Amino acid sequence: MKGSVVSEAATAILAQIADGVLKPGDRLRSQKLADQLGVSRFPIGQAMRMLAERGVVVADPGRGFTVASDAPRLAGNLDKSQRDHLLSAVYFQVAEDRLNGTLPDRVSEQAMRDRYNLSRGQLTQLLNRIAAEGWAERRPGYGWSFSAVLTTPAALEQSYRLRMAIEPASLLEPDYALHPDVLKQCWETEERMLDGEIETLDADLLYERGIRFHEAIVGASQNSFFLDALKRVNRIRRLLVYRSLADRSRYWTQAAEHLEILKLIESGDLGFASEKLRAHLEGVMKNISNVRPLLEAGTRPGQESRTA
Amino acid sequence: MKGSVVSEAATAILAQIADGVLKPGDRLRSQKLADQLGVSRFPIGQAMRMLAERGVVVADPGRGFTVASDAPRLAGNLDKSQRDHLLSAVYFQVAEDRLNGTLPDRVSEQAMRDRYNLSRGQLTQLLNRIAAEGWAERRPGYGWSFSAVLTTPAALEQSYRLRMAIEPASLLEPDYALHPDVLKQCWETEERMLDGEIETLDADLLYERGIRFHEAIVGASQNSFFLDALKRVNRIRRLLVYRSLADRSRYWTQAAEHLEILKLIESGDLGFASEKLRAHLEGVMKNISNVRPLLEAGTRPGQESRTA
DNA sequence: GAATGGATTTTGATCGCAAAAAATGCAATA
DNA sequence: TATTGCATTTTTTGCGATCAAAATCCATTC
Repeated sequence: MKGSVVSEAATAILAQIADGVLKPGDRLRSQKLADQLGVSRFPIGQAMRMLAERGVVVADPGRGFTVASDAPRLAGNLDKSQRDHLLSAVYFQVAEDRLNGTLPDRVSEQAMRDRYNLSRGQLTQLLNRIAAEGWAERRPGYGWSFSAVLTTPAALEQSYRLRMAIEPASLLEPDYALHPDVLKQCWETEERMLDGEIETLDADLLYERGIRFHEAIVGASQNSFFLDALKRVNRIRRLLVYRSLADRSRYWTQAAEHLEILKLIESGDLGFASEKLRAHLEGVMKNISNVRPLLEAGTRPGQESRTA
Repeated sequence: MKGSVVSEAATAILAQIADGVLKPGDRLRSQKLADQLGVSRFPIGQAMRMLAERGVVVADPGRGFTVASDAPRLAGNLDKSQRDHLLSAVYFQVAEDRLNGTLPDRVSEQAMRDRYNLSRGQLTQLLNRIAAEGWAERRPGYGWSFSAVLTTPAALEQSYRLRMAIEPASLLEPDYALHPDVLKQCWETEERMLDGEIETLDADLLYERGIRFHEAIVGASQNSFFLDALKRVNRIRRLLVYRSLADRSRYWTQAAEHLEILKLIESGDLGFASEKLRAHLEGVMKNISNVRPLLEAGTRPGQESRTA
């Protein structure tokens, strides 16, 4: 893994190929791509050279790079291999250990470093992230203490109640405006889900899709405080939900409801959309609550966690 | 300034003396104080020695320290001098510079270090804090970019609308329970305000009081997501409001409404309390909106900011 | 016997240098 | 003339050594 921007650029290019934005034979303009990603041309060039090695693009000395003929086939596979931000793995491990009760409430940095084999820099990054998400904080003096958020059984329901407070309200913001392109994209995603992706997609990706929908809806409120609050709760929620991800059946109802809400927004009936959204969230929450007793009954799935 | 725990301990002791919890002649048990603050006895001892030099406590070799006879008089003065967390000053300066438009949207870390004379560690601390609050983020590649939150004229109103979504909802949480002691303390604070503190108190402290009330109310929901979201928005709001702090008259109405809400909570009528709280927030927001045109008209108070 | 005062150990912060990564400028080229 | 390819410059990060601060332990004292 070279620099992070280089690999991000590579993933972005692959994504464009996979989505059909870039077709075989197209020339890759480094300046254009650089502008899109908000970086300079240099890492773009490196990324293209990297992709050339893997045969996704072909170098054409003096004229840059062009998309290879069998790129679309290759793009799909390579895309996934990029997803191992090594620090992220430790992050989920820590969350898991907290949920398990393996990791004590109070711990020194030294102990964390020994436990997870981290360098000082990595540890501070990790702890800063966790602190920013609100489930750990520095103690006066030494060490850190974890909050009870992750270990409280009711936490997941609580997160839904916050969402029920903010999401429907965001639709009633005075400047609410969902961009047609975004609406269209959301719509297509949901249709693809109903078209079969619900059964085939990776559980993580399925969760990601749900998040995206709700954040797109709230983002259109033009009020960044709403979006921030939602994003924040979602980050923590991700640590809580995965046990119930196995149940895919609920996604069918969900996708249908999502489409209904989009339709209402498109028609401009935001008040009704807001009510629907609230009902939708309430339904999902009830669904979760029903599963909860099972989850708490000690039938922990063990260690075949997401980090495996 | 010694270690931060030492000075914090000193401030805590001074506060206890000022509040009358500790009276002249009382012995200071180091273990007890250490437990209260969640630290070891060592920094407590250092703090006491520090206070002994200033004559607030007297050393009694072999038997520790006792509170000096004229301690209450001294405590009030010394308490204030502690309030210059140097990093905090820079933080407000940065916010001010953003509001002014002095600080560009895009800036490198190097430039920040030069501009504010910070060490590497200090700068990362500062930027992490700002990033956590959501008004700046790393750019891909180098440097940071500030979001428009602080410079958007409507931001303050937007923050109120988020509060209107979450605060009233928090009162309707199933496990809502405001501890009688907290209620009593809130009540007394508001009465003291009406008793004259509105006119005499420092503007910062006045703002702090308002925050405390609302966070106490929401905190009683037993749902940390609600409290987190509120705290977060309040931290940013602090950067936005101070221009309108000058107008003290609105605090009279506010305090009265606060008392009314407390009364409703005490009587157990949470539904009504929730409605009152919503109305209260709406009133405050309207009040702010009326002042806004004045603030935007270019009558900036200049640089006699809070960091002075 | 409980609490203190100080010595020892552990923990975390700071500083400087070296290396990596990205941005920028410039000549070459289709 | 727009675009690429490469060299140079700037910015940031990583790591090790050094230093300060806080926790812990133990002898001492009232």
